[in-house]
Amino acid sequence: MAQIPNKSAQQTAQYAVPTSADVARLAGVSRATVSYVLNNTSAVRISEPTRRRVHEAAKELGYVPHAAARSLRAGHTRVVLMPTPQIPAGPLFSEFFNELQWALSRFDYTVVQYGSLGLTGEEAARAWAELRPVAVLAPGASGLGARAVDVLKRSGAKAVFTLGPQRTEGAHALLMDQRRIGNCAAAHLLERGSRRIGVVIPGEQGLKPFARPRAEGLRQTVAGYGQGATVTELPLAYDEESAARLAARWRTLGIDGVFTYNDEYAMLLMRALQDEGIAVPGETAMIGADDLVLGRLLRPRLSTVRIELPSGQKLAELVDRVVRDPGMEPEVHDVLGATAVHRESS
Amino acid sequence: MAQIPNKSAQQTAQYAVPTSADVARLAGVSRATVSYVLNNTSAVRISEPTRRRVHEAAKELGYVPHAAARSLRAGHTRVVLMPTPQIPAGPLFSEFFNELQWALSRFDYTVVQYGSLGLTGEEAARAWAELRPVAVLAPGASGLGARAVDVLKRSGAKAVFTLGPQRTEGAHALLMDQRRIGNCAAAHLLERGSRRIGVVIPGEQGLKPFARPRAEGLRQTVAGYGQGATVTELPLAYDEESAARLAARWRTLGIDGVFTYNDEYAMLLMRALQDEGIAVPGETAMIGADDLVLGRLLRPRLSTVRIELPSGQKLAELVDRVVRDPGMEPEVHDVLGATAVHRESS
DNA sequence: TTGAAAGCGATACCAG
DNA sequence: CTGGTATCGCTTTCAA
Repeated sequence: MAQIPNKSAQQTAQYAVPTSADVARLAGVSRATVSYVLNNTSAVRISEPTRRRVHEAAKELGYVPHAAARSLRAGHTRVVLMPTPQIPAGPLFSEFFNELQWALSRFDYTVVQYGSLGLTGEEAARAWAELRPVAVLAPGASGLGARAVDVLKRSGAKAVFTLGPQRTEGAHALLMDQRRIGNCAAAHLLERGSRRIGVVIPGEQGLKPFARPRAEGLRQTVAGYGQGATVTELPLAYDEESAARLAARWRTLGIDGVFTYNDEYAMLLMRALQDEGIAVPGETAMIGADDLVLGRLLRPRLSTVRIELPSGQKLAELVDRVVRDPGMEPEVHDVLGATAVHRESS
Repeated sequence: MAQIPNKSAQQTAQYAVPTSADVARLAGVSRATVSYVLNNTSAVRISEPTRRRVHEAAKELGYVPHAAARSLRAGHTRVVLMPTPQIPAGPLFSEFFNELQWALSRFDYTVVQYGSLGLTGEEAARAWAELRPVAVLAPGASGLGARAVDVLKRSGAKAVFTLGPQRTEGAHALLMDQRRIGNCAAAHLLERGSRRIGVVIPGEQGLKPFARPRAEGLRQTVAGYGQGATVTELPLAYDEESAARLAARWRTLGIDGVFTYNDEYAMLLMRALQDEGIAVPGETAMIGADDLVLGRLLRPRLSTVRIELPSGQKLAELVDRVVRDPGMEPEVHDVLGATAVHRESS
């Protein structure tokens, strides 16, 4: 059977990549037959000996079909494009994302992450559109505008989703309304007696799309409470000096409850306050967010806002539904759950 | 100029995606001319009015070139494929990865992350090969074997790199030899007087490819030291109960120095030991790894092994070099730097 | 300066 | 049951 000498990869690679025509030649059949065999086309019956010859020839040559050629012919892809978020994802989002990826692959989609560094909304969309994805799931912070959504749809994308704190006209939204987290934190602090409430605004620029709505949510709830409860914004970079500076002027601020954006900032601030001799929760109650393991390791144990993201399975189903019925009016799905978890710091 | 009614995206999307032929028709030129104009082909001079007409037509239609068709015609892609690592990357690796991605895009490569969930070495390689990447950068834990490398090369990949703790025959390696970290931690502990040395083995299965070599490196160095220094393995899951159990039997183990795999496990264990009344570093010295911010926030401040990864720039250059000269013998580049940072826990 | 046409690799229709 | 062939969108050589 194998008449062709078994060249090493180094050698063959220099020359030519095998195509289905090569497989056909080696198996002594036509390209059509090769295609039928390798795709298990049910509409056509191919004799068992032929099938074997084709399979052997394919293996012999190390044949791998060419995705570009296939999708060109097919007129569409099964690619779901997820532009890489600019913000390094925490464990929470990572897990959500993995689950989603897995679920989508159960629906026979190919999930591709594509880094579009430094491209702005419409330019980025054009770059994404070149791949002709059937769906795009854009992290909320990618600054995707209505124009960009339009570019994607015109390029054939059947489903465009934003997933993050904001929504975009024309796109479906998996709205992760970060204000909820602020609402939740504020309610918790108010309930436990805080009135002069601080909210940490992280210095990292990339976190702004999350930080602003969290702070805003807190403001909302505090404002709704009335009775002279106040909010103070506390800019804080993620390093010890910044935390020490903040702690040094803490008593002048008169804050009796603080929401620290997340658990990591909480740890940073808690340490700085303790080093300054400020009692938590005695003088100042504290609540973080994300329910990381490290929060439970702090002393006092950190109260936190636990965030619940939707199951990847449900989401994959939703994406699939929209792909199959692209005419659907864009929907906004509110998918972020927030619950305060009381421990010892508040 | 714009004679065609401006249909909304929703409408057009249902029908057809514009091709260069559509642009040509609208601009009143041939497809060749469209290609020349949009690619700024320097070999051909196109009159300014024609250029404008083409550009306007393209914008009018929302034309975006079809990457698959282009690369099919070109016979190659500029795609650098990075299979998504199974292990959620920490901040260290994330930053490295971002830098690399950025640097590669400066070389005009398109970085694509592709999740191949649940596929084993050769199957995964086949899936990757379908995209005809010009280079593949595979995280070490993807279990890529020599056969898989072969598949990729035969599919036309000019450069195959593994990056992680192991190397693979036939592929270039950016060897991140995790044993270095163990070596470094052991040397530090020995130097500071520990003799009965513990090494935490994290329970998370996905961490095994990193954990094993870190522990092995520690063993090497301790064995080389002689003088009755011993090593004890300490399995530990990433939760409080597991840590508490370990701490409860700590004194029976008689360990006077421990390397905790990383800073997060260090925090977990330190808390458990302190809750048990075991003094750090008094009774047991402790060193973590990764130099996370949280280590500096612990009391005592955590000694750690700082890990240095190579610059993305250098790496991108290397990848580019190999792509241009695919005949190169596979090289092993040792790219992981480890330095002990002494603080207060050791 | 522009246009016609070949061809990249895979697929699916229609004949045989 | 199998083979010829048109086709997807784009680039590029050759002619006009």
